[in-house]
Amino acid sequence: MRTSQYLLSTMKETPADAEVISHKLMLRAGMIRRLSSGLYTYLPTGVRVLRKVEQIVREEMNKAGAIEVLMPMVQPAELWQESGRWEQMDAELLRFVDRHKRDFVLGPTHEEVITDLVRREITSYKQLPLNLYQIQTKFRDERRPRFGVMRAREFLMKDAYSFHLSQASLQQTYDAMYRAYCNIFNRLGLDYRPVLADTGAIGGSVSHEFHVLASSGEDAIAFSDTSDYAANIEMAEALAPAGSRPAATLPVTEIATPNVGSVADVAAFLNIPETQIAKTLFVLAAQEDGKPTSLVALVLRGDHELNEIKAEKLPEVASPLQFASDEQLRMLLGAGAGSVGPLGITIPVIVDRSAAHLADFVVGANKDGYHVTGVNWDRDISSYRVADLRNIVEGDPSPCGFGKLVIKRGIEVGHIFQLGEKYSQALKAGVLNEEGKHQIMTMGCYGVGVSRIVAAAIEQNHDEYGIIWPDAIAPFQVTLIPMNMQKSVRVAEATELLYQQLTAAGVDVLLDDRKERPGVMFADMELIGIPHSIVIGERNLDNREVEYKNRRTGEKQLLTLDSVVATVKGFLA
RNA sequence: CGGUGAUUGGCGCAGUUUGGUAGCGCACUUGGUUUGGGUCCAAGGGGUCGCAGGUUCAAAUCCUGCAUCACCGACCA
Repeated sequence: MRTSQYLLSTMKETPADAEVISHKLMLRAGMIRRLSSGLYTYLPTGVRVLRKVEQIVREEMNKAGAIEVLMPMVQPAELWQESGRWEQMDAELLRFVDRHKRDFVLGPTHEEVITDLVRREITSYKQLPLNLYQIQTKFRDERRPRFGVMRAREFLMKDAYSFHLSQASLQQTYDAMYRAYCNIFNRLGLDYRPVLADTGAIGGSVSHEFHVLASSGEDAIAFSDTSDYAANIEMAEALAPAGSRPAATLPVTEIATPNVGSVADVAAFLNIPETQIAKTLFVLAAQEDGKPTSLVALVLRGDHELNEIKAEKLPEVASPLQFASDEQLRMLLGAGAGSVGPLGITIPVIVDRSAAHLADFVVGANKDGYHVTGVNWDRDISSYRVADLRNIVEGDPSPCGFGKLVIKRGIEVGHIFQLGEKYSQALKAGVLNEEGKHQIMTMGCYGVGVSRIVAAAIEQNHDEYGIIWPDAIAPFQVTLIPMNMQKSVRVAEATELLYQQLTAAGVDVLLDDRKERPGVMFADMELIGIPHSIVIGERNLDNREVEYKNRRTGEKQLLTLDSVVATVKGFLA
């Protein structure tokens, strides 16, 4: 490709509404333009990268035995009503009506469509297992699109769905997808981690997320510093502290703590560390039929944070988690938040493992403006149970038993699930099994955010001059930058020759044949992030040489004209 | 959806407080100059100041309503 025949569309200045680096650089490098909130047009450079990512994903999916299909983006409401998600999903599901007054949705995902397809096409156990995928545009009407294509409303995704008659078969495909995803991210040249994930509202038992590590990532991931354990921070188990609980030494004492409410205030007022305080959070209890709403007390060490997902999973706690109102607290305890505690209450008390390890600790007195010191489990509070309630913090022991946890940030670019029968049951997707009996299939689903990978790759690979593409997904592999080719016949001839040779050798090459100053060309090619560049100038042509420069390392070396193609091919191998 | 803020040429911005008929840098066009890191000179083109209504002799500027966009929060199979 020659720049004179191409649409570069680079910008010197960054549009004011871009926040994260990948968004800024994608705009400046001429990869995308915003059409409307969360909707982006891909310019030629953006399309090239997107297609390269897509192709790697496609090849690895095919290699893993998945088969490509393509489903409509517009889906009839009936299927969503059948699965129950027509009611479950709110405004995120974009609905509209066609000319015949029939309801449709813009597909945010394709479980319904694929399950409908499979229930029509697949009738026998002999046709299973089956793993179908597509690479398709999705639409989710995000409340707040942001970060460019990272959280856009319309985005490109690879989604795969597998169908089985046994858990063993599902597990086999799940494992194959896990390996395929590792292959994909290895080939993309990204620093990534598979992490244990929450299965969320979709249900199922097993789930892994694939995260590209980047400081700007939206998700926190916990890693062991010695083993390969990695989990979403919401999933990581907080172990009980080692050793046994210290013995009680102090008597229970009530002290006035006027206008002192938060853990930090209490610690400062009493001149004790936050770790000697137990904070008590009151949340709504799981509702039993016909009974009035009641509360559950959750006790945490003062410096720890409640993990709402863990709390929601407790049978005693209402899901979704809801904190008690001030009126409810006053009615039950006679005090407001800030002075409440687990002493002398009759509702269930659930204590985090770390809080359960405290002795001689401080709690609210259930009396406005008072706290109680010298409190001890069993001696002063006998009815309670212990559970894992808190978010892990850096330095906690790893749940795998090896090493300590460190926390890093990541961008979720892949997610694999064992779905179970949620959709196949709802849509009655079954086959005849070996015994000739009708059996509902079990499903897995496997997603890769193709457009998000493009942004994530930039978040992880950039410098002050622009993007630094990994070879595998660079819009062009090599750029030719001629010095003054408009005037110098020698330069023009050498450049043309290299362009022909590289193109013939199958290299993706961009020749900058614009009538621009060298600085402009260097700056643009660095901004776009082409990994390898060749500068052709009078200076080195005297020795029949050109200069090679590596975008990532900045390393330069002189190459003879005859050796350019072989050397470049060597770099790309 | 709640809070905050923005909207002036393709991009980045000034001008709004104190109303007087729109400006700067970049980009673009033409000619010249320069050619290993965003040259320099000259001449140009391009804006109903987000939309609608109001106040006024006069509105980018003041008032009212609306729209769009962004940021923070909540949300995120």
